Amino acid sequence: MLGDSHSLPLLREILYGYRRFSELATLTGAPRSLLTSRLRKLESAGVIARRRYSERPPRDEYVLTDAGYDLVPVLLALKVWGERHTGEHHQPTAVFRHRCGAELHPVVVCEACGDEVRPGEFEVSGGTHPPILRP
Amino acid sequence: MLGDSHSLPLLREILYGYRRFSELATLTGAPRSLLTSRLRKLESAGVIARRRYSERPPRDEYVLTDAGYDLVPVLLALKVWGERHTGEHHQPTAVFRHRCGAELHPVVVCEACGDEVRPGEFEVSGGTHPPILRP
DNA sequence: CGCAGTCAGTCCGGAAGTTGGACCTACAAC
DNA sequence: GTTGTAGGTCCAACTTCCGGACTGACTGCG
Repeated sequence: MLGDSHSLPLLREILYGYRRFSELATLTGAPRSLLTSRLRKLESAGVIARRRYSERPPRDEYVLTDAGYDLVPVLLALKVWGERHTGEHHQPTAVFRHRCGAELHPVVVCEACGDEVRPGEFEVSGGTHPPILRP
Repeated sequence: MLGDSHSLPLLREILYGYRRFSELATLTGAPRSLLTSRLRKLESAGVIARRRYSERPPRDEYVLTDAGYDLVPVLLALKVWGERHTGEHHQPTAVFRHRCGAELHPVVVCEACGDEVRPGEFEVSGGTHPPILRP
């Protein structure tokens, strides 16, 4: 779902609160035809919803569903990675503010012990790997 | 970097510990030619490294770099999402065990207050959005 | 030695996905 | 009635992807 070109940037912009077709077109740089098909695909995947906000003229907007909001940890983790590992500090990045009042710096922790999950501090086992089937 | 087809599954398998070309080929299902170019791309992005483990015959293996391990939170967050939101419980998924002994259930928390970051409990501001430039 | 098998690829032609520009419908403003 | 905006669709070029065949450098077996 996220492995398609433009899907990740598209979701990011929607998370940032942009919800209009033409905003998303210019922000992502995706051709409008592709944007249409990505929006439809994400909609049928259940992560965004299309809402008609004007009947006449007919106007639609796109917002995250609850399942879409659940992708926030993924996007935040990716944001953290990007800021740490790419020299391209893409302009003033968005600032996330948590309800606690502080600027939101997301950290991935182990639920059991509460410690941050760092490289090498965990083991992967099992990992039976389904062959990937594409329809 | 992750928006290319097969990149995410590929990184997952490498995280699971598979490091040989032909393993990765069958696990991801990607054609070998594509796999080659993805591995090269990820290598030049600095998330994986190619190591020669045999001179004769020449054999290479692929492992995560430190920057690659820093992607673990992203992959873990995605794993959590997938398990919660897709009916396809893809066979026995891999089990991650944290050094604390418990099975690793990753949670994204706010660094300041330590609370889990949930939908609607934060605000995005700023979000100046560079137009995406593709070379 | 000769033959089979494995590993890490490359090569190639057809299929699929992407791109940007033109075009369309439905309005609103002047 | 002309211009502008929003949300698209259509299409022909272009790029990527696919899967199967092929290669080179070995190892193992009898």
